[in-house]
Amino acid sequence: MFDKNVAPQIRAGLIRWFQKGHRDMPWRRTKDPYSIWVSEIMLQQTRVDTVIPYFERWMARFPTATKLADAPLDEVLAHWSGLGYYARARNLHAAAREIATSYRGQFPQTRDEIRALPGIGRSTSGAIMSIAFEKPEPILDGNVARVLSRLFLIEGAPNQKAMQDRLWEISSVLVPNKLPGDFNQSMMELGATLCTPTQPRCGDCPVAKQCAAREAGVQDLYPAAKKKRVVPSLLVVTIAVVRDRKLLLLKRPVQGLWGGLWEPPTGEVQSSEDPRAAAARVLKAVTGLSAEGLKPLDRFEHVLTHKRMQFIAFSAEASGRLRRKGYDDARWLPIADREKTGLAAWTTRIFKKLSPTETSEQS
DNA sequence: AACACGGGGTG
DNA sequence: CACCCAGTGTT
Repeated sequence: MFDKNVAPQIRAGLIRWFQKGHRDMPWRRTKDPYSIWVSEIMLQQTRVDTVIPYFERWMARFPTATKLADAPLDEVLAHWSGLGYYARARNLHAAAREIATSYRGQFPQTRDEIRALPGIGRSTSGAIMSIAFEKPEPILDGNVARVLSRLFLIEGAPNQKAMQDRLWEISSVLVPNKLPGDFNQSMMELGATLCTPTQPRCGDCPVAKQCAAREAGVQDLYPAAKKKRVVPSLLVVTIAVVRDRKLLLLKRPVQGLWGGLWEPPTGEVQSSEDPRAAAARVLKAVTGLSAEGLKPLDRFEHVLTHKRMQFIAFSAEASGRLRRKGYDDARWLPIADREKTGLAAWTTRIFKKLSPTETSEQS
């Protein structure tokens, strides 16, 4: 359904529309490849409004790849805390160290070199190449997939390979030699502001005349819905042990969920196990400590893409010698210092629950 | 090709 | 509650 004859009008219409006025974002004020890179990684599966304050804090602390490379990973993770997909931060840090050592701190310029950096895939390399270096490299993200599937009436769900292949091909053909960065950003901007998943504003769209879905009146039916999977539900206990205003934290293994982040002793409740008994068992198993005076502290649900976790939090005293198991490290962190280390969002919630000065979050 | 990987905003 | 967001890496 791809008609190459409309390509010139689509390019011109989108670029003109983008240049006439687009949303202001901190990373759109620069062509610095490092800044573009950081923004693109933060924006993976994450909305613009969420990213902006993280980006500002990040650039203030890590203004160059070399500064990032010189920082300890735990501080990097601290600046990422709450953003999710923490492998992004670990890869950013690893890639910065590669840039510092292999490229003398200068961001690499070729597609193959950029693509080889950890955490940079096909789309992010295309974004960096086109936006920072004005190279005609294609991109494909959720917004672009939706825009292209409608413009050219592409059948299939965006998470299926055949569909991806078709969309990449179209994106490659469309991206122009002149102003490829503006063009790629215009597709993302259109998807984010007008060509939205529901109720697209075709009346304001600069390429409505070229849109096959609009022509057929089926813009609401494209792209096809993804196949949904069942999300397993888990019951989890976590134990807050506090001494002298310090909380006992354990460091998760670097691979896997919340890799490299710190959390209170935590473990899954076994089937038909009493949560309080589970808390005592888990604490003993991962720290070697014996729980005393277990008290309910909090209950909440934490939903991930692939899991639904019911948390039951306890506070407790603990006795015995600390011997961690299943974690990479252990430490007592002053409750006031929670912003200095990498924590998952739910662990931040525990801290706030324990902190008498921050009572904003109560249930 | 399917899955792991966070967290939050929106209708 | 369902959907989805400027995706990548692993299996």
